[in-house]
Amino acid sequence: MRKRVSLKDIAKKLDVSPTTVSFVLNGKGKEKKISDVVIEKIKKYSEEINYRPNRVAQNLRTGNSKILVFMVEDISNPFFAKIARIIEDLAFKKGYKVLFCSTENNDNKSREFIELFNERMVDGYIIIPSPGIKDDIEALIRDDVPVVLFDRYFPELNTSHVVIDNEKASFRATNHLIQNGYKKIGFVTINVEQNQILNRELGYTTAMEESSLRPNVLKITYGATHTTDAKRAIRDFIDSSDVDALFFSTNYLTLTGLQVMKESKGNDKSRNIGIVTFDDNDIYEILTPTITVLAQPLKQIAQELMRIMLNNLSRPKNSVRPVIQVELPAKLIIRESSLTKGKLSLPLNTEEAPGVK
Amino acid sequence: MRKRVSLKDIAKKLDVSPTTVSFVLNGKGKEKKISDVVIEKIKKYSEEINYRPNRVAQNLRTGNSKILVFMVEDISNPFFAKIARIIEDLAFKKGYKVLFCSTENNDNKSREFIELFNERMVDGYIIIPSPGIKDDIEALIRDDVPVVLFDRYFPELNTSHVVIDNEKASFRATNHLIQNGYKKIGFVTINVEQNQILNRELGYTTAMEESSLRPNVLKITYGATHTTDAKRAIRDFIDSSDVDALFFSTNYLTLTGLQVMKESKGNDKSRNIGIVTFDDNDIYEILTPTITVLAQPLKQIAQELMRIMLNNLSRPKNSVRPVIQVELPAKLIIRESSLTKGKLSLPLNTEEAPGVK
DNA sequence: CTGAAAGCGCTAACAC
DNA sequence: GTGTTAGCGCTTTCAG
Repeated sequence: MRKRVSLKDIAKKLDVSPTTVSFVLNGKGKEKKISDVVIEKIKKYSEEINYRPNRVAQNLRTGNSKILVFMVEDISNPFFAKIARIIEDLAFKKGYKVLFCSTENNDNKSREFIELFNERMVDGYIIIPSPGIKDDIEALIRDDVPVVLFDRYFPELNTSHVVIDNEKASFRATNHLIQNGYKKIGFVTINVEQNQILNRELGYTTAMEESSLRPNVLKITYGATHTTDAKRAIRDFIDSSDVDALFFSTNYLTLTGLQVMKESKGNDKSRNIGIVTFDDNDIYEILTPTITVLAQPLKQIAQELMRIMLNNLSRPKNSVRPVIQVELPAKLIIRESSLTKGKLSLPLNTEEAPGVK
Repeated sequence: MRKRVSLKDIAKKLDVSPTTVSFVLNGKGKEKKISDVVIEKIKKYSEEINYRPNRVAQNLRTGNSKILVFMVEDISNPFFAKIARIIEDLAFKKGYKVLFCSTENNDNKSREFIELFNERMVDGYIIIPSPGIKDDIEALIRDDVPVVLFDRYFPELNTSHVVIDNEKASFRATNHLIQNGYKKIGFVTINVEQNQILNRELGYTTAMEESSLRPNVLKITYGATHTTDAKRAIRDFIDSSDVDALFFSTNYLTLTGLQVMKESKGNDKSRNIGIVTFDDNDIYEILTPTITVLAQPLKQIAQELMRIMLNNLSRPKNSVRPVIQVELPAKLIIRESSLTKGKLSLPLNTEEAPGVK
C-alpha cells in the first residue's frame, strides 16, 4: 500500500505548520485570521494533489465518524431496501454516510454488528431489533449513543421508535374480508414473540370475534418459512380448516403461500380463497388475481426515523436524551384477491395453460 | 458519550505496562514470554470489564481494518443479495467483516463510496464497476489495494475478475428458443455500453444469424426500465415486429416485460410469446407459465471472488500482484415459458378470472 | 496571524 | 519477562 500524502506533508511542502493547514482545510481559515495568500496557497495545492484526509485519524481525534448504521433483518427484502434508499438520501444531505447490514433477526449477528460499529465509533444507529438484544440496545443508550428503533420495539424499554399501527391495520384488513363475504378466514403468521407480529394477530382475532367468527391461526416456524414443511403446513391448514380466505402477517410467508396455491392446480379447495397480506410488493400487481395488501408508508417511516436521528445527533452534549415515539398508519390497498367472495373464481394462476401439461 | 475504558486504564489498574496488556490481549503473551500469572490476570480482568479495544486506534496504528467492501448496483436485487450473503460467511471465517453498498450504477456514487472507504482504510474491494470508474479502479490498484471486479470488467484494465460466459450463454438460450420453433425472437436489453450486456446481445445476434433469422433488438434506457415509457416501448416492439418470443438481457427488464403481457389481457399478440431471461428469481416458479432462465452460479461466483480476495490479502507486502480472471458458465433452466411454440397458448396469467371484470 | 506541542488509543521496536 | 517510548495522522489549546 503506497503511502498517502498527509497533512504534515502538505505543511512541509508549503513551509507552513500543520496547524495552519488543518485550519484552512477545515474552513476555519477566516475565523483563525489566516492570511488570504496562505489560505489560497494551501487550498490550491491540496486540490492539485487531490489530498484526502485520513478519516481514521480524524475519527480517532474528534470522536465522530459521520457514519450512521441501518440494521435490518434482511436488506434484500424490498420493504427494508426501499426505506434504506430514502434514509441514505436524507443522511447524505446532512453530511452523513449510512452503512447497511442484515441481522437475519439473529441476536448474535446483531450483537456482532453493534460491537463492530461501536468499536469503530459510528455516530448513530437505526435498528430493527432482533428479539434478544434488549440489553445491548440498553447499553448503547446508557452510553448516550443515538439509537432509533423501528418496525418493532421493546415495550419495557424507553426508546425512540417508529412503528405502524399493526393491530388497527390488521383489524381493518380482517373486517374488509368479512365485509366481502369471507367467514372462514385463516391467519398465517410466524411463531415469534415480537410485538409487531403479536399485535397483527391481535387485530385479526379481535375483528373475527366482534363478528362472531372463529379465529383460526397457523404459526410457521420463523426461519423455515421457505421450506417444504411450511408449504405442507399451509396446505394442511387450507384443507383441514376449510378456509375461504388467508391473511398473511408478513411478507416472508406470502410467497410460500402463493406457491402452495400454485402447486395445487385443479384442487378446488385452493380456488375461491381470498388473500390479504402485510407489505406491498411490485409483483403483486402482475399476479392473477392481483393481491390486496396492507402497505407500510415507507417514505414517512424513513423521514420520521431521520428526523429523530438528526435531532439526536445535533443536540448538545450532556443534554437530556429526548425520547420520540411515532406510530404511522398502514394503508389497505384493495386489489382483486379480496374481491367479494364468489366473484373470485380463478385465483392465483392456478389455471393450466391449455396444451401445457 | 461515556468514556470507554482503554488499554491504558487496564494497565494502570493492574499495575503493568500497556505493552504487556497489548501483547496478552493480542495473544502474543506466550511468544513474548510473559508470565502465566500476569497473562491470566490481564485476561481475567479484561473479560470482567468486557473490554473492547478501540478499532479506530488499532486501525490507525496497524494500517488494516479487517474490513472488506462489497459494492454492487443494488444490494436489494436478489442476485446480488444472495452473493453478498455467501461472501459474508466466507469472509467471517477468515476474520473479516464485509460492508455492503449500492452504487445504482452511478459513477459519482461509486466514487464516493470508494473514497469513503479508502479514507477509512478498508482492506479490500469486491466491485461491480459502474461504467465510468475505470480511472478510480486503476488508482486503487496503483495504490496496491486488493480489488476484484465481477459481473463485468474493463477489457483495457488488467484486473482480477469473476464473470459468467455471457456471450455463450446467450447463444445457448437463443438456440433453445429457435429449436423450440420460435423464429421472430426479440431481444430486449438496456442501452449501456457495458461488456456483459453487449456480449449477451452478441450471443443472441450470432445465434440468430447462424439460423438465418433476423435479429431484432429493443434497447430500453437504463434507469427508466420501470417507467411507462419502457412499457410502451415493449408493447410497441411486440406489436410492430410481430415477435413470437422475447429474450430479456437482464432482470431489471423482465418484471416490466411481464407487466406489459399482464396488462394486455385478451390481446392476441401477447399470447403464445415465448420468454427467456437472464437471472433466476423465486417468483418465476409461481407465475403461469413458469419462466425459463439463464441462472448465474451464485455460490461459485462468491467462492471465486473470496478465493481471489483472500489470496490477495495474504500475500506479502511488495510482492507482485497476481491477476486472476475467472469465467463461469451460466445455467439454462428450462421451464414452461419457452416450451415448443404453439404448445404455449395461455401465457403469463393473461387469462381473466371469470367473474372478475 | 502562525506555530509548537500535546494527545486521541493503540502497537512494537528497543531497552533493561 | 516487562517497561519505555515513539509514532500512526489528525485536531486544538496555548503561546508568541
